[in-house]
Amino acid sequence: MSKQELEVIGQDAARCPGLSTAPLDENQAADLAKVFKALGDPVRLRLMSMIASRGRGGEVCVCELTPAFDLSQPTISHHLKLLRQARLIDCERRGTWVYYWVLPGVLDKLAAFLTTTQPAGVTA
Amino acid sequence: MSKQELEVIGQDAARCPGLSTAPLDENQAADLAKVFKALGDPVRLRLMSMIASRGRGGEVCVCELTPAFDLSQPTISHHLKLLRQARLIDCERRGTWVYYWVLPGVLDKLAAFLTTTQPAGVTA
DNA sequence: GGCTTGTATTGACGTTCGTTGATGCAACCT
DNA sequence: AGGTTGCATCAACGAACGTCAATACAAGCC
Repeated sequence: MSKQELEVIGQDAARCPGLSTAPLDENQAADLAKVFKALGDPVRLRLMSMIASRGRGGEVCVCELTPAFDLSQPTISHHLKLLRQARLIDCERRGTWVYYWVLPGVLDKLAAFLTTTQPAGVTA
Repeated sequence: MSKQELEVIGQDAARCPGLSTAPLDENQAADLAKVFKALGDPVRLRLMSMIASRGRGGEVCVCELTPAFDLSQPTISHHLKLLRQARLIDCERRGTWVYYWVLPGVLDKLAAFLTTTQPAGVTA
C-alpha cells in the first residue's frame, strides 16, 4: 500500500464474488468501503455521472465540470482527486486542459459485486 | 419510528435509469449518495454482507452480528440504524431478539444503476 | 522575459462521522 | 414484584470530511 490508490475492484473482485455470496472479511470490506465512500457524496456522484455519460473512451474536460456546480474550483478538484484515489476515474493533461474518464470496467465490476443473483460463469 | 428514511432506489430508479445514462440532477445525486454513503464504511459493509449472505428472506439476529466485531454493542446498533435509514435493511423484534434482513430488490436495483451496459428489459 | 488561463495544492475553518460508557426500554424468567 | 438479558438511545469525545481563499504550478501567448 505504498501508493494512495487501491486496486479493490481490479484484483479483489476475483476472490470476492459478491456481497451476498459470503460475509466479507475485514480487508475486503475496508477496500470496498473506500470505493462506496467515494460515491457517497452528491457532488462526486454527479461528477461520476457526468464523466460516465460520455460512454466508453469518453472524456470530459475539467473546464466543463467545474461550472456545473455552485462550488469553488479547488473543491471540484478535490472531489476529482478522491474519485481518482478510489480508482474510479483517471485523467491526463493535454495542453492547458485536463481530461477525465471512467476507468474501464470498474462500474460493471461494482455492479456485479452488488448483484444478488449469481452471475452465470464465475469460476468460484 | 421516525420517518427520516429515503425511498431512493424504490421510486427514483424508475426515472433514474443509470449513472452512465445521463448526468444526475442534484436531487437524484443527493438521494443516491446517501445509499452509497451507508455502504461506505467497512463495518456497515460487513454487516450488509453478513445479512445478505442469508439469501432471499434470510434473517440474522443482532446477537449473531455483534460478537463478530471488535466494537461495542451501541456502535453496531448505530450502524444497523444507518443501514435501515438508507432503506437497505429492515428489522423486526421477535421476543427478546431483533432480526434484520435485506430489503428485497435494493441490491439488484443498485447494481442496475451502476451497470454501464443498458439492461435489456428495463420495465421489470 | 512577463502576462494570462486552467488546474492542483495548501492551510484553515465549521460540520459530520465513528466510537464509547452510561442509561433506557422491552421481553423473558422465576 | 424483582432480576436478568438483548437491544436501542443519549451525551460526549476525537477524527475525518467538505468547503473556501490564498497560493503554487503548468502551459500557452504577447
